[in-house]
Amino acid sequence: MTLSPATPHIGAELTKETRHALASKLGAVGLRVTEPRLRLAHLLFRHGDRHVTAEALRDEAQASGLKVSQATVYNTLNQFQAAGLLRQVQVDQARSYFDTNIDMHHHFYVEQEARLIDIAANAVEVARLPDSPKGYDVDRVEVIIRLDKADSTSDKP
Amino acid sequence: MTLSPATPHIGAELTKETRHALASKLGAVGLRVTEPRLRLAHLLFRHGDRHVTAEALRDEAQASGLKVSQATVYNTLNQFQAAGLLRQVQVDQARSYFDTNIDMHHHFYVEQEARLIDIAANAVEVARLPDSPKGYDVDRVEVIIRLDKADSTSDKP
DNA sequence: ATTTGTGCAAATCGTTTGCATCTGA
DNA sequence: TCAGATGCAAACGATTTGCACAAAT
Repeated sequence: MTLSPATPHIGAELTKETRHALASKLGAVGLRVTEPRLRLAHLLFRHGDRHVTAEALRDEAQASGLKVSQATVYNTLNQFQAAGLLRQVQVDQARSYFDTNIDMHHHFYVEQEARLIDIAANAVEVARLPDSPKGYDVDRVEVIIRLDKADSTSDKP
Repeated sequence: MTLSPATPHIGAELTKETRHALASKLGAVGLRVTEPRLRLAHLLFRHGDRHVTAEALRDEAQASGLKVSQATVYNTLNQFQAAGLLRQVQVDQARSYFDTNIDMHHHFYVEQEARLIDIAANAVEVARLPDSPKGYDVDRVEVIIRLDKADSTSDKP
């Protein structure tokens, strides 16, 4: 709940102003403004940074009264990602996460709970990196800290 | 081809000695020694550190004259991983990589070529890590450096 | 003898795609 | 009007699983 400059709140309610803001956001990246996209965008961006799976987003959409097919959810997520509105995070072979935080940052991942937690970029310092192989450029550096539930059977002071 | 202390060469040829060494390795982690396992282990461990997909390993197995079903390849890889002989690396939603290097280290990943490259642990320095959420312990820190083919249209000194 | 592994094919699961039909610019 | 979007269901590709048979302890 700290400030998140790159993912400004656009409005928790889908008011006329919110629709307008979202429409601009879509238009700015060359996406046509359609009702499903607008409402999925609203679900994704209304409350700041979040991680979402395609399935979870569809459930949310249904719950909010929006009838969208899973295919459209996937298409929309992929388009948003291609447009730079989302970033895909790959931490689990089973499912893909889409992250509304597109700034440089890192993640905790709790495999047992299939839960992703953001780490602010400045909370991790990567002091030294190897040279890239010749002919390749660094696209992005990802740090993933895999977590386990604390083991209560070990040391307890 | 530098030294790799945790993944000693066991022998490039499947000699009696190599079979014996591999059998010990399997036995040491509580896995029954069977012909398919022995020969898959040989393919995996004979030449030091490597990354392999289930499909690639099966192709290799076939090429070496070993007839194994894809199911057995998956079962074997999963068992080896559960036993700590391999580590699964998750960088691409499409396929899983198994890494014979189980020491702490990191990776370059070239998405366009579906290629993983090891980075020695000491080539990366993570100077500062955030505290783990309460109730969770760090299992492991993974650094993934995603690479792109160098863009020849940019600057060329 | 009993437990564990293997092959095969069918089943699963997330994700993508083809196509007919709507919809927004 | 008409390119682009959506829904639906079928297609897909990687991985898993059920079951009969084979091999290891």
